[in-house]
Amino acid sequence: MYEKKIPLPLECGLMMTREVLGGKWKPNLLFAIVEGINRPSQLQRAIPGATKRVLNLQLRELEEFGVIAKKIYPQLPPRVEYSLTEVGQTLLPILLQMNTWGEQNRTLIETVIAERSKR
Amino acid sequence: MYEKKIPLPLECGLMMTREVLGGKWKPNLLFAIVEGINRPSQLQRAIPGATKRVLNLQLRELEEFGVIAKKIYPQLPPRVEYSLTEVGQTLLPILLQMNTWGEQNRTLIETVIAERSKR
DNA sequence: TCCTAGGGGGTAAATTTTGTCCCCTATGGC
DNA sequence: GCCATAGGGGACAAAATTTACCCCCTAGGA
Repeated sequence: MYEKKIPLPLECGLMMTREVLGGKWKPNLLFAIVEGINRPSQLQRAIPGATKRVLNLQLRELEEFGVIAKKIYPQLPPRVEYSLTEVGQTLLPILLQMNTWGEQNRTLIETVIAERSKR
Repeated sequence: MYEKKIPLPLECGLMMTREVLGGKWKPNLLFAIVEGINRPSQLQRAIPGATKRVLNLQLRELEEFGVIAKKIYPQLPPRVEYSLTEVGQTLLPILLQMNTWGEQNRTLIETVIAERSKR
């Protein structure tokens, strides 16, 4: 894990949540897990933009924060399944709202990004 | 502005919202603006962890996405006021939920961060 | 003249996050 | 032996972001 050198300003709840959901793929991971895509190889296929390396790192962080639980079946070949914990469940409303907001403002955002890349 | 080299995967709404709210201080800026702390110098005082440089950069991005509006009063010394646009208002529920969630899970998160820094 | 408030910005460094590449265990099929 | 799947991980490089450190402007007051 990377050791932070700048202490986090965590007075406010926003920063807390940012700390948990901050990774690039974490929201998607949580979303996927809720939908039943809960094994590492499935997640890799479901989120093709990310390397398994990064997904593993982010999954581990989510696990550290107690947002997801990892169940390892002692088999060969190994089988691993993630699931949302109770705490993780409480994040769902936020994720759903974020998803909805993003969809509703898709046109706006894509336009801005397109403009930006022109310069 | 920084020019991204890796294209953003924006299929899903989550990524869109991430793009808008992604900056380290953006949620705090929006929160502060809603509370009436809407002039650059006030914001700098309200968010002491960030340089005015960074705040300016992030404010500009928020403005680009049409989330806040910048009003410049043609005076000397100059006076600038930010306000949420209608689109920006629609982000408030998300921010409030994030804030609430963070507060409710403060103990958990602080514990995890403390553990992490021990290693 | 110097300091303050109020606004802004450029450049380079530091920090943090992602990505690339390679390797390991074990089983089973060809 | 070679490939595939299922899981894992480390070293290092690159990209992205944030910060540090300077600088600019105007006007007013001591």
